[in-house]
Amino acid sequence: MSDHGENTRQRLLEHAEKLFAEKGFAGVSVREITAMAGCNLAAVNYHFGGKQKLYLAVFRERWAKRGYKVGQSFMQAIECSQKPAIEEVVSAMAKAFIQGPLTDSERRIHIQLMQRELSDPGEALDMIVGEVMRPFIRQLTELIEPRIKRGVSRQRLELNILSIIGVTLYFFLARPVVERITGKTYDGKFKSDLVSHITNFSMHGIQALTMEERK
Amino acid sequence: MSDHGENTRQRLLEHAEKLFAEKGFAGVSVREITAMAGCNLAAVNYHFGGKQKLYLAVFRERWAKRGYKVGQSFMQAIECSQKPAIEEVVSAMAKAFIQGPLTDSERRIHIQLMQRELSDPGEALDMIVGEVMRPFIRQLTELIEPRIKRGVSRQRLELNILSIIGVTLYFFLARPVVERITGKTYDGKFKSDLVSHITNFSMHGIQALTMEERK
DNA sequence: CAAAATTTCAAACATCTGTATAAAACAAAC
DNA sequence: GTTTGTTTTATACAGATGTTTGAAATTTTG
Repeated sequence: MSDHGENTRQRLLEHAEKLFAEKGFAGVSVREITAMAGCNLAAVNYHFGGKQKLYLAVFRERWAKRGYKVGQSFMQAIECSQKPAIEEVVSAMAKAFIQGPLTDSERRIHIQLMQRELSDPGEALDMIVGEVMRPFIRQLTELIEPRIKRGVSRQRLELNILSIIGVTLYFFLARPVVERITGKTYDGKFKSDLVSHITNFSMHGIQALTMEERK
Repeated sequence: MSDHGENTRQRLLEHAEKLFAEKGFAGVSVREITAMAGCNLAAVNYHFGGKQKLYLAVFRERWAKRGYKVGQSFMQAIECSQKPAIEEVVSAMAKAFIQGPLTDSERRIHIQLMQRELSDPGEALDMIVGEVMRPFIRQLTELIEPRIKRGVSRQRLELNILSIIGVTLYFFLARPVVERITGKTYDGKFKSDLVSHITNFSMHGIQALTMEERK
């Protein structure tokens, strides 16, 4: 593929991701995407083989890269520490996501694409799980496992890791609700408060795995 | 409206909610809904004034009622106790949602409708927040507030309450992911484990509000 | 520069969409 | 039984949808 065609292709990807995030797969037409990208209707078929494949390409070529970027940011924050405490792990995770390498606009698109795929699980979800979530969960597990007490089942550990991730993601998945309930917009101050809160809540939440069982 | 017309109307609501939950507003046609409901295409316009109003009626007449039902179940579980401990509150909440009055099918529809409305916030979200979430959060606040230490800000308390709700909801919003990561299906055993886990994690998570600040 | 390859384009196609309409059918009231 | 009101129906309408196709335009290659 030439530079020339690649330019068209990238414009399509860029606009498609925004529109798919904003309106969902069914809610946006190929005509709308191509109009915004400034190219001809048939370009989607030529470059991607159709609307569905364009959708998958958005995940493969854009979503996955951003997910990887967040994961890298997290790893970088952690490797300053030889053996990070759970608080450090949890805090680094919240920061990587909420204040990390993604712009606000990128983060919004990232979440909305994932959210819609959760609602209508298809091929893209396999990629989300297989290439981003699973490795990330593995990383968290490796960091947290040495610090938990013996006898904790695999499932229990998994549920706890998922909960840490879940608290963080929930504030973005349910953003419209949170904004209405708290009366706040997600500005720099509020996001900073979120990081503190999530760190605190999650660190304490997982503490059950690090303490002696209470009878 | 006669009994006869009401019967058609209810069939439309019943089938519309399933299809809206399953495919989203944009992903399902009026023809599909009426075909499943066994009535004529124009019935949607006659009874509801159009597709959009049918969608809102689904939330008003079916979603809100189920939300109320879950809230009632929670209140009933709590009022056995004169002054419930935080653990009891959190446990009752998780149970009301995960094991409470809704059938598995109802719960799935309930969550999917909400999830899609979160992705495309419209008029129905105002109803979700105003009539179900806000009162529920108020209830939780009243139960938990007497047990927290002085000096905790309103926002901090709100974020904690939202987190408790968020952990619970996340396991259902991200159900396809959780199933893939854990390799489990949401059968009775797994849901029971979820209730235990969520109670544990959330109770510990919120403990920061009930303990002396650690220096 | 010419030929080959690639990309873009306009248009066609078959199908689908939500809304509207007036007539027919049915139900309720007297 | 007749009249009135309600509900259902078939159909039309105007517009929208994703995919396909072959020609034109552009770019690349030798």
